Amino acid sequence: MSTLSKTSDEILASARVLIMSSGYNGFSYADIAEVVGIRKASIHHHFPSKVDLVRTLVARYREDAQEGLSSLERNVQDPLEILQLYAGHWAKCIEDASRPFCVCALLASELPSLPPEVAAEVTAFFRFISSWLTSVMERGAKAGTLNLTSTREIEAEAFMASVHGAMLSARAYGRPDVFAAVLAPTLHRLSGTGIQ
Amino acid sequence: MSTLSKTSDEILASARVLIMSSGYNGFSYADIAEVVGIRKASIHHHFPSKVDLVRTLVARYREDAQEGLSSLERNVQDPLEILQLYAGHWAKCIEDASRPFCVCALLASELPSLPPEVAAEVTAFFRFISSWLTSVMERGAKAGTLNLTSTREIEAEAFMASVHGAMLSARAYGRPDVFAAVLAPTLHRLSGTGIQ
DNA sequence: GATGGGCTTCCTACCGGAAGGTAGGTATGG
DNA sequence: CCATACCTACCTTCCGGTAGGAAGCCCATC
Repeated sequence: MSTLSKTSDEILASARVLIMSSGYNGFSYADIAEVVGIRKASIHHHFPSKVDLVRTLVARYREDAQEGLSSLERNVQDPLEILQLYAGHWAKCIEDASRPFCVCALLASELPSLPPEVAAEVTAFFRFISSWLTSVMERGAKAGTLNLTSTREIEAEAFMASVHGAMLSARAYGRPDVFAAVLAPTLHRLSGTGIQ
Repeated sequence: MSTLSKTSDEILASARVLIMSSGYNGFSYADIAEVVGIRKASIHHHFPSKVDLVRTLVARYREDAQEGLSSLERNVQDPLEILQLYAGHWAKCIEDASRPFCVCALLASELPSLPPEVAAEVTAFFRFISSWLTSVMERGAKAGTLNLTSTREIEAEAFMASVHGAMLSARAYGRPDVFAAVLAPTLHRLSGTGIQ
């Protein structure tokens, strides 16, 4: 939770972009150095090793997500609307290519080859999103505004899986619009409308 | 479609295992050489470059899938049962760790950094699975045995996304059983039972 | 039926470059 | 004065890939 220097932030930001496109083994200190405009060795001053860098990056990524979702919940009460806005957020990020993929979804696919410290952070991220979605499902079920057919936990996992799978398809086809198209029926079903 | 030598097959098989766990940038010729029991340079005799190797591997992967799904359709007619068996096949592969992840799903996540030839094969694989699932949905809709709420195409994409997302979650948690758990409600919904 | 191409398969040895990381120095600013 | 931030220069290891040769095998020719 410590405040890092401006350069550290730039290093993390460029690493995030690079990881989002190629994963852990797909970027190097040299790549970051070129983007940030400093020398390769200088990065080691801020992050002694690649593991340090990515562990910090993923931890921050989770903190940012926690903050973002908290603020979302402060502004919106309806569980269905929360899910729609969550999906819409990703749809926008993918469509404008600002965040074309979830860092942790990409890292999770490479999990067996990740350094254990990084792998642990990735697992923690999944657990966080899952438990947050579970709480949203819980509220929706109690309020009767969400149409659930399984336990809250499973519905949460299924929703998360749809989001990640939709990202993957959008990337595989090179068609950002696929994300929203794939998520539409899921949201439609959760809304309860259109089911005879 | 050519028949390759025994050594070529072993190279492809070990590369497949390595890619399934770490992706394109996560394995090297040295890794394969160690598994197969030949020298690194000998691999270049069978596959001049890494791109050749992986392009061949993915093309074969798609051919194998085509064969497997054809044989599945020869033995089973009911669309719902086909989807259940498809999901069950993956559940088994993940659970016994024989094929813990789809090669093309992993490569798709790294798509922006893949050599174009490999990327094209990965996209082709997605298109193939998608169009196959679409045809299954089509038949299920016509026969009235599948409960669809969107177009066949979108239902197919959504199903594929669920499968890929479920794989990812199973890997992220290190819990193979998550795959089947996440897919259960989707299959349940498609079966039409349990919806009031 | 030996002989010698020619092909396949694998080898040793090597290349240039990129990887992550280290050592040690120099500005700068509180 | 000293910590921070960044530098040049260098290290080892690994990467994908190449050169050139040795062994085995098929098979046509003398």
